[in-house]
Amino acid sequence: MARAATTADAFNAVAEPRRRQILDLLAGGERPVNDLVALLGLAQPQVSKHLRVLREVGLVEVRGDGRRRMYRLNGNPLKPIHDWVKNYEQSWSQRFDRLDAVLAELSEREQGDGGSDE
Amino acid sequence: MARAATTADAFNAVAEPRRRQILDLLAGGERPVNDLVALLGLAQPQVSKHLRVLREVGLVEVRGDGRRRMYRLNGNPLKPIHDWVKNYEQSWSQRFDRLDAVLAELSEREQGDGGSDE
DNA sequence: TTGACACATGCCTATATAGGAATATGATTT
DNA sequence: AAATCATATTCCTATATAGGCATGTGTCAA
Repeated sequence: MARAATTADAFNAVAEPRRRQILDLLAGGERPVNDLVALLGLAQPQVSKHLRVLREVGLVEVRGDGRRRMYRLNGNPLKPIHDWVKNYEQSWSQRFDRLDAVLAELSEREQGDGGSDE
Repeated sequence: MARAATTADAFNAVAEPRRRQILDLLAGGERPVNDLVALLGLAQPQVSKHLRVLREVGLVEVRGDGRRRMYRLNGNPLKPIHDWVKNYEQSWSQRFDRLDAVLAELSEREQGDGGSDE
């Protein structure tokens, strides 16, 4: 098999940096495609293609406005990503990988006397 | 161009569900490959390949233990993902996407009166 | 040193990209 | 109706997968 489709889920969709950029821009509010083209410095077709992917996973919604199409962020599909990754937050916010060592040291000191700082 | 390599960054590496599973298992502590093979129900070569990808982006570290290789989680490369996605948390924890619509409706009613339904 | 065990790597294939260029669709203005 | 603007879609190509399978490499035991 090949890799899962970019439209398989939000994980795959936002693996592409340009698509994250697009979402970041849309976080500031609704925008027409041309705005994004200018801000990203990409060719218009590529932007439309990225928007299609984002739309297929539900990360953006469209609204017609005259000849323009206004794109709007919908962050909900990002929730699974947040839910998954937040369980690893301790891995970097604290040195839990050091915790074992620290605990071992502590219990050793308790045996004799105690002094713990860090 | 094709898609970015799975080893390009953590975003691409964890887009694959099996690799997230592996990390979830390693979150419980160091494990040899065969453990993962049994727990995942995958063929051993595939597990080794996934581990290689995870290792190349720094999400796991290896340690030789006799004939076994003990794999250990390193969550640090996940931080960029967390940092990025947490900015969107409001998108689902509150219905900010509806707020504009509600506000617009309110100001319309204030102007005169209005019956707007969709 | 031969064998067994644990793991990594190589080879093969179908598949889905991302980008570039050209063109199609749709709405608006004149 | 024709021209124009805004956006979407199609065609093209190189590339990197993920999985299945076979085989290589390293370590320990007898």
